[in-house]
Amino acid sequence: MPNEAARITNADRVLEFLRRQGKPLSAYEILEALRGEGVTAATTVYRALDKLLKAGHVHRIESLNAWTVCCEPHHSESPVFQICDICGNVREHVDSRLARNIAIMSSDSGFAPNHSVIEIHGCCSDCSPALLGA
Amino acid sequence: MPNEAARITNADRVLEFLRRQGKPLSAYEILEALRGEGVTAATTVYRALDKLLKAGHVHRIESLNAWTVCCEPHHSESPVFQICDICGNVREHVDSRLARNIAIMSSDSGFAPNHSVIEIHGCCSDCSPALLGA
DNA sequence: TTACATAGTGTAATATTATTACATTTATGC
DNA sequence: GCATAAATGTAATAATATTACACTATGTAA
Repeated sequence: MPNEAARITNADRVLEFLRRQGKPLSAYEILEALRGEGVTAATTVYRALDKLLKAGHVHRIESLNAWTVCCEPHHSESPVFQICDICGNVREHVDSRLARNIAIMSSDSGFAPNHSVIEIHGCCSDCSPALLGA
Repeated sequence: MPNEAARITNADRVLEFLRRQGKPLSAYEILEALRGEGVTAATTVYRALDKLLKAGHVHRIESLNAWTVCCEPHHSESPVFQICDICGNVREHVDSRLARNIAIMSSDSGFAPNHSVIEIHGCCSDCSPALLGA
């Protein structure tokens, strides 16, 4: 019978680790971190990430080749990431105005959107003062 | 003296090739294509792409790991790419409403944006009918 | 309880994309 | 000519991602 004490899968291990770290990590960083738990091959990590991605538990940050937990699973709109190029901090937003812009631009041009990659690089509020002080 | 009959550089070769192809290509696809012109190493291609990127002549499509010519050099706003996952066609847009909303979201959250990656995956108008007919 | 289907895993090899380091050559300004 | 910066050549290696194939665990249903 299926029960909640089900076996811990590699996807569980990867998700838990990403949650603990709270920042985007590369697949190989995850691999190194989970060697102690018996994860020994890149394939294993990519398989886990693939499942988590399809389930909406993680996102891939294309411009960093990195993976991060979803801030609030099951939102339907495409996430927007603010990426601080100074400290590496990444913040996820869900913005309906932006989503609307994309919908309008798409219908205007006869394009049927499926998934959007929106990654804004810049400098976060923590680092702006530091930048001025430099 | 500097003149317009200056030597043809690798950047020139890469840009001309990307223009001829009119679609995003990977660095290694460019490398293979330019072997006949004496380009023999990945480094050479990456160096050329780097110069072209800084000069605003090409863009990098993060979610495809590919490179493409800029539709209209020297626009200041971040480009938006519509990527057809069926036929691979990529179309570049510049959208000031989107740019404005990114600026608003940024200032609201104390983030100083520098460069935005906006890549919309989906199905273009050429392929939508084909999809229905399938 | 067997049989089957499906999801999950292990392992090795390989493909793809990108960078580093160091030596050399070519253009340009003085 | 000489100094300097820009561009190039070459080799090695790093970082990211996929493929193929064999095997194990779990759930379902005759």
